[in-house]
Amino acid sequence: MFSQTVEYALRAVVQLAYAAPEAATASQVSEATKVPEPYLRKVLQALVRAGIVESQRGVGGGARLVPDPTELTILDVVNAVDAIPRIRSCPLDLAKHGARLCPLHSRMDQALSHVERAFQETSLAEILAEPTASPPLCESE
Amino acid sequence: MFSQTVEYALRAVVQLAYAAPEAATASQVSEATKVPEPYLRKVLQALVRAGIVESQRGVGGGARLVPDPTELTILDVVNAVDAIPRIRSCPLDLAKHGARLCPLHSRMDQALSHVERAFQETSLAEILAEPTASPPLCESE
DNA sequence: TATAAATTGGACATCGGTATCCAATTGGGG
DNA sequence: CCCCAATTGGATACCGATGTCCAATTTATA
Repeated sequence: MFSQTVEYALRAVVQLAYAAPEAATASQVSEATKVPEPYLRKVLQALVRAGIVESQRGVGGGARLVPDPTELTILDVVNAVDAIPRIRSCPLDLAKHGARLCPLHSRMDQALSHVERAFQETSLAEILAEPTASPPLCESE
Repeated sequence: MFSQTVEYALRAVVQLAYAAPEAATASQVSEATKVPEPYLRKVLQALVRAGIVESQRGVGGGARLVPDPTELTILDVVNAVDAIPRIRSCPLDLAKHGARLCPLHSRMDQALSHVERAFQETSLAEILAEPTASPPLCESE
């Protein structure tokens, strides 16, 4: 349902938020999030291209979260790597109906729409702040 | 988000509902739904294993929908081919928290849960009956 | 300025979902 | 009783997402 890449990107962003305002190195993030480092670097690049992360080369470099966690939504991160594939026209090639979907695809797209909205309404800050015995990334205790 | 297989299975079931109570041949369903016939046959087999479809070999054979459309939900069909992968334990191998999810994965699973519920609350009959200018499968007019 | 740390970009390997084909089996009708 | 229609099951090909690796580039610092 959600791609592995999305899962990895979210973990990385959470970790970068923990490290903020310091920059974290790819290997540090990899260790904390259990994401394979070579693949994590690719994901970070996508986040950089989307403007969510800044990276600094060289000694003392690394990745740093750009937006304030209160302004960054889950959806922003998802869109940066694998946007939710909304159904905008009939998947059968008979697209002569234009944008009007049949009831079947209309329902499916509604479900996608709900997911999109839920992600849009959740900020990274909310995730970090939520009181729980299991902090994000399940790493501690 | 939804696999191609799910999309195909739903189209097939809608088409079989149209043909009911007659049996429809794989090639007939394939034509109406634009699903490649060899692949459609595999999808139909999965639906047969799930008890949603009955198939009859030989002359005059084909596939026939078993449940009444009012009793068959979208979720039943989805589950028959590709169940929605709910997040039941922490995806990081540190599963020592048991079933307790961190806020991040908890939110993601909630989204999945909403989709599941939406599909559970929609029967095939509702899809067929919904008044619209674009009937299911977008085939007519 | 030289060296080490760290990212970048591209090339390559792997795997599972998607798609296709063919032989074998089943069942009805002549 | 034999033949044809149609399904079944298995073997195989294909493709994109996932995952890995290496050379090139950049930057701080000694």
